Amino acid sequence: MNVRTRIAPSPTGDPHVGTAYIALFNLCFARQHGGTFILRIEDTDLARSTPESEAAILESLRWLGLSWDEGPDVGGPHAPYRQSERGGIYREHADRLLASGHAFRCFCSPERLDALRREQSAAQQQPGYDGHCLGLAPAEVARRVAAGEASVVRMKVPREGVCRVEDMLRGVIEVEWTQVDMQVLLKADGMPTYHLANVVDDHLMGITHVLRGEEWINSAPKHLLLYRYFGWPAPVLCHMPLLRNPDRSKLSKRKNPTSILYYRRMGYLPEALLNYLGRMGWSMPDEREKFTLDEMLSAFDIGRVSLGGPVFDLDKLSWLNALWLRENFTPEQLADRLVEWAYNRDTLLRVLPHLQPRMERLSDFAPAAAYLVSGMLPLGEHSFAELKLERERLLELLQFTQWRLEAVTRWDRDTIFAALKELAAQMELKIRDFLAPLFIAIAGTSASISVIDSMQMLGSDLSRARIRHAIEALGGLSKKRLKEVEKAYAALSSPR
RNA sequence: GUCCCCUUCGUCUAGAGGCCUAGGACACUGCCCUUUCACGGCGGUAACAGGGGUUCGAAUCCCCUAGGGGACGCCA
Repeated sequence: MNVRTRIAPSPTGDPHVGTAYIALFNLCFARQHGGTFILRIEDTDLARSTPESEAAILESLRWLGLSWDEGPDVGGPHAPYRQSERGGIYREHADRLLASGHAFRCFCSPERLDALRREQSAAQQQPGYDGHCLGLAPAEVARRVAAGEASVVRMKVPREGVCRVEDMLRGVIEVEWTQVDMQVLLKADGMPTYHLANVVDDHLMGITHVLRGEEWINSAPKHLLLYRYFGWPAPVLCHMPLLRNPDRSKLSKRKNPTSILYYRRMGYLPEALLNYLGRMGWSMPDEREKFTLDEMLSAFDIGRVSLGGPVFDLDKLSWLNALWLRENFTPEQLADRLVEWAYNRDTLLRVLPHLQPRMERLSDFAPAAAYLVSGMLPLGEHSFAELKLERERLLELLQFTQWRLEAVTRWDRDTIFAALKELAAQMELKIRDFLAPLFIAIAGTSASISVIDSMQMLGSDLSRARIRHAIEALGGLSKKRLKEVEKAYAALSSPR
């Protein structure tokens, strides 16, 4: 048996706790049945799926203590692309479907499809491809392809009947074929979409079980149909519940820290974080709260997964972390952890270049560097009292910054600075006045090393969390106010 | 809008027709321990979404309603 999970780097390259969550259950399920667990990083977008972002994800999962097996090398989406064999195995398979009549070429422009979708939603119909190119004569298709006209390959989908999707946890799910869109399999640039790549290399890798997030239920019919078209046995499917924000929406960066790196920086222990993930939608037979990965592995039973989407609760995670901290470490071991975590020569050498010029005594170091190894800072409205800007303007500035920072995909000094400089200009503020509140939010005081450097060292999630915390310290933004601020943000003059 | 999934304390959950007067944990809270704080100990508040069936018996099975979530991309 081969179980796999497929993960895609996020746009910022930050490893997401949801990824670890799914990976954990894949691992447990595979081990429970003596199978292999194959981890597959996959993203046909080469801009965000870089060797660095891939390495960051794997490193995070390893940090958590997760392990996986090497699957057969079938050349993923990356290998062929990086070797400029555009399409590779997927191209061949799309051709096969074309030849067998299970797929067709579509020449519709993105503009036409956009207009179509707009019309459909305006008429309150379900958006979807209308079959425009379905009836094109083979000769015409050949002619247009030969003429160099851009086209994609779409899969054909039955127009009647239902698709029965069997889910390990939910039983049979029936979906009408009319609900399933004629999915693009091969994009105009020759790259496969996730759906094709997924099915093709899962088959080539001999995957028998797929455990993935609930958000994939709706595409299961497409995948099953592709297996049928290729004449391959389909894997057993299992859809895990989605981790949720406190407001019950799907766990997202805007509302919750989601990066594993954040939790690491905040000082959560990998054992505790993994333990906590194991408590999401799952419980030990004896209802124990605290357990190791090994204990979970030996007691694992996929049937104990409960389907309600669990809310990721920082309070309980912190409690569990405290339990681990107190009960599972001797002072010696804890000392090692602390050193490994931040109190080491490397960290000192990163910080010292900034602090050395400001120190009069060695004893100045710890207070000045404290905020770099802290979680949330003890801020209140009074913390901002020295600033020239009034409260509403401050809140606006912090929220704007928050949004601007969300768009930063490379968390380095220059990128952050450029983004903030631009925002300051748009807000018609001198950069020093603009940055003043950020000093408070990030470092707790304006007497600190450069905020940009600080943010860089703290990482994107922790920086954002601090800004969010500062907004709350200032009284927060009401729903109504937030709307106004959002409007004002949209109205900022776009950069030249 | 259409389809799909889900629904036990505020939150994570136990619960596979009688063991349920619904159990545990976090959070909140009262008392105790304690030079402080934390830890720890003992308590407390708090839930089967609603309505119909099925059954001698329903948190558990079925149906309807409501609520929540997800999906509807040449993203994954």
